[in-house]
Amino acid sequence: MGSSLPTMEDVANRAGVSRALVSLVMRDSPKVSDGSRAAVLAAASAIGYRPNLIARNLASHRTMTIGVFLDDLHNPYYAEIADGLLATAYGHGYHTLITTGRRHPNEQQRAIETLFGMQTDGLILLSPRFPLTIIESLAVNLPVVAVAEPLKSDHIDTVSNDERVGARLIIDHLVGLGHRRILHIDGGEGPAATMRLRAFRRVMKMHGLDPGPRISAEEFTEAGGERATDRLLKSAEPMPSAIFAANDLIAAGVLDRLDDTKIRVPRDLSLVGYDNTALATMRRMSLTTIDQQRVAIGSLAVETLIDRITTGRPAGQHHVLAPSLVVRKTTAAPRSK
Amino acid sequence: MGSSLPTMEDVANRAGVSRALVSLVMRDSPKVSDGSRAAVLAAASAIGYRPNLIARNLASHRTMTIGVFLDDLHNPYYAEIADGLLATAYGHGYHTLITTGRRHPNEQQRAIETLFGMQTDGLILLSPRFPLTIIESLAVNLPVVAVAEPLKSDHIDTVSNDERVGARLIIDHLVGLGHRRILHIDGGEGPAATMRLRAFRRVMKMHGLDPGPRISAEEFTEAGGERATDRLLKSAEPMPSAIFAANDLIAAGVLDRLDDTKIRVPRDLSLVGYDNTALATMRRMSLTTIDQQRVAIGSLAVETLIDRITTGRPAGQHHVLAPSLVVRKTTAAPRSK
DNA sequence: TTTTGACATTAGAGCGCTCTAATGTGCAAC
DNA sequence: GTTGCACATTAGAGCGCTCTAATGTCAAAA
Repeated sequence: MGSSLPTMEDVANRAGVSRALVSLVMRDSPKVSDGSRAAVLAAASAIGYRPNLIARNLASHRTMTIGVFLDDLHNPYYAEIADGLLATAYGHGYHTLITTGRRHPNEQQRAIETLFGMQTDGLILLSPRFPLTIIESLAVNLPVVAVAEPLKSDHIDTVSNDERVGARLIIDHLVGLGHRRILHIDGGEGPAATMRLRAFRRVMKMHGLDPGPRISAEEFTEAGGERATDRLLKSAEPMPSAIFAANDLIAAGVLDRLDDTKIRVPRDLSLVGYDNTALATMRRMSLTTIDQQRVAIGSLAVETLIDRITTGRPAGQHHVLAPSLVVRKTTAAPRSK
Repeated sequence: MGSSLPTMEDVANRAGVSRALVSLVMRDSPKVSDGSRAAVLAAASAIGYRPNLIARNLASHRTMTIGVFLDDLHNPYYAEIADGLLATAYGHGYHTLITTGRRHPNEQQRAIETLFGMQTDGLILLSPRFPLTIIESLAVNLPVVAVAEPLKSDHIDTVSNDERVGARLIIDHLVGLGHRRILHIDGGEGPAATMRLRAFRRVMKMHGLDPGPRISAEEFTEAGGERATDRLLKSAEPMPSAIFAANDLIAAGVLDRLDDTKIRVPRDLSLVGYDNTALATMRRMSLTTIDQQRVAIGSLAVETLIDRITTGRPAGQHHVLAPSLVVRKTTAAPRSK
C-alpha cells in the first residue's frame, strides 16, 4: 500500500551509522556501544521502523519460528494442546505460526506447504489427517514433531497419548461395573481414530470380550456422534450396555441423541468419552472420560522440536504419555444382567 | 537440516533452462511453452524442489498471505468465524497464517508483530484485546480489518455484530415473558464485552428498566461465569428473574453453578447466552441465545480485506451484521410477580 | 529475400536483511 | 612513541526469488 515502509537503510541514515550497526542493534547484540544503541533506537522509533522478518529470515536462514499445523479449530482438545505449545514456544523466544486445514485434505496440504514455504525452523503437526509418510520427505530437511501415533521413523519425532492405557482404563472401569456388551463408536478413518479403535479391540480381546460391530461417527464431532447413535438405534443389533465414544464431542452427540429417546444414561446405558474437555466437566454432562495430559503434550512437543532444531539430533524420539480416567456420572452398573 | 534445500538454480540447471523460466513455471505463467513447462516440472519434482516463499515474498512484495490474529483458541465462537474466513481466503487463493495471544497482552503484541514482520498482505484481527488505536499506526501501511466495534477510522475496516439489536432481541424477549429484574453478567474489560454491556444498559433504559448492579465474569469463559454466579449468590442483592450472560461459555458456567443450588432454570430463573455455539444447541443445555452470523462475519472480513488490498481503497468500511434470537429452553415466564 | 511481430526465453538488478572479514579507535603495556 | 589488543563499526557479498527490459526464434506478410 502507498509509500513503502522504512528500511534499515533509512534508520541508518537518520542515526548516522551503518546499516550493519542497525542490524546489530535490532538483534540486541552486546557488541554495540550504549551511545549508538540509543541513537539507533531513537531513529527507528522516530520513523516507525519495524524489521522485515522476511528479509531477515532469508538472510539468516533461521526464522525463530515454529509452524503449527492444526487439524480443526473447533475441537477444544487441540486448543489445550496448543496452549501448552504456544506458551512453551514463547518462553523459548520462538514465534509461532498456525495453519489449519479445516479437516479438508486439499486445504491441509496447502496449509502445510505454507508453513514449509515460510521456512519455519520446525513443524509441529497436531493430528494430521494424512499419512505421515507424506510428511517424511519434508522431515528430511526440516525437524518435524507429530502429535500422533508413534512411528518407526528417525526423521519425525512423535508425542502421543498411550491409547492402550486409555482403552484399558475405560474397559477395566466398565467391566468392573459389570458391563460386558461394550461398544466403541470410533472417529472415522483418521490416524488418531484408527489407533483408538485398535486399542479398544485389543483390550476387549484381553478381556475375552466381543468388540461387536463397527459403528463409526466418521469424524470427531457432535454431529458424528448423533449420526452414529441414530444408526445404532435403527440397527437390528442388540443395544450395548456401555458405549466408549472416541472423544467427548462424539459422546456429547450420543448423549444428545439419547436424550431424545427413553434411554437414560447411566441407568440404561453407560457412556464414556475421551479428552476431558470443558464439556465433560459440566454438571449437565458430567461425562466419565479419559484425561490426556494435553498441556504436557503441547510443551513436550515444542521441547522435542527445539531440541532437534538446536542439536540436529539424528535419531527419532517418541514420547508416549499415560492418560488417566476421570469417573463422573455417565457410568454405572448395568441395569439388568 | 543438514544439506540445504534445492533452489531454483538447481531446477534450472537440471532442466537446462534459465532461473527466470523456472520462476515463470512456478507461478503458472501462461507464457511458457508446454515443452519447457513439462521439463521444469519434471526436474523440480525429481529433486524435490519447493519454492521458498520467503524469498518470493521478498522479491515480489506480495505474499498472498493474510494474517489472522485470534484472541483465544478455546472460544468456539472464533473457530466458526475463522472457518468462514479461511474458506473464503482459500477460495481467493490466499494463504492464511494464524497467531494468537492466548489472552495475554504481551503475547498478543508479539503475535501481531510476527504477522506484521512476515509481511502479510493484510491483517484480520478477531476481537483484539488491546485498543485499536495501537493498531492504527500499522494500518497506515497495511490493510487491517478488525472484527470488533466499528470505529471512525479510515485506516481500519471493521465487521461487527449489531450489539444493539442483540441486546434488544434478548430484552424484548425477556420483557415479553414478563421479566423486569434482568441482570447482565458481562465479559470483563475487553472491547467486545464493553460494547455488549453498553448495549444492554441502553436497551434497559429504553424499556425504563433498572440495569442493576454490575456483575462481571471478567472473561468469556465458563470459569468466569461460575465465579460471577458465586458472587451473585453470596451478595445481598435480590436475585434477578433473568440473566443475560455475555456469551454462551459464561452462561454455561452460570448454569453449571446453579445446578449446584436449588435454583432451577428456567423455573426460577431465565438465562440467555450469546453466540449460539454448539454448547447452546445441545439438549442438555438447550440455551436460549443470540445467533451471530459467524461464518458471514468471517467471509465478509476477508472480502473487505482483499478489496482493500487490491483496490487500495482509502476510505474505511464498517459492516454491521444483525444477529437473531434463538429461543430454547432456558427462558420462560418468571415464577412469581 | 527482408520485415514484422507474436511468442518464448534470459540476463541482471534488486528486495531488506545478515554475516564475514576488514577497518577504525582508544588505551594499557612496554 | 610504538606495539598490541580489545572493542566498536563498516563494507560488501549474498540469501532465493521476481521483475523489467532485452534478446532469440520462427512463421506469416511484404
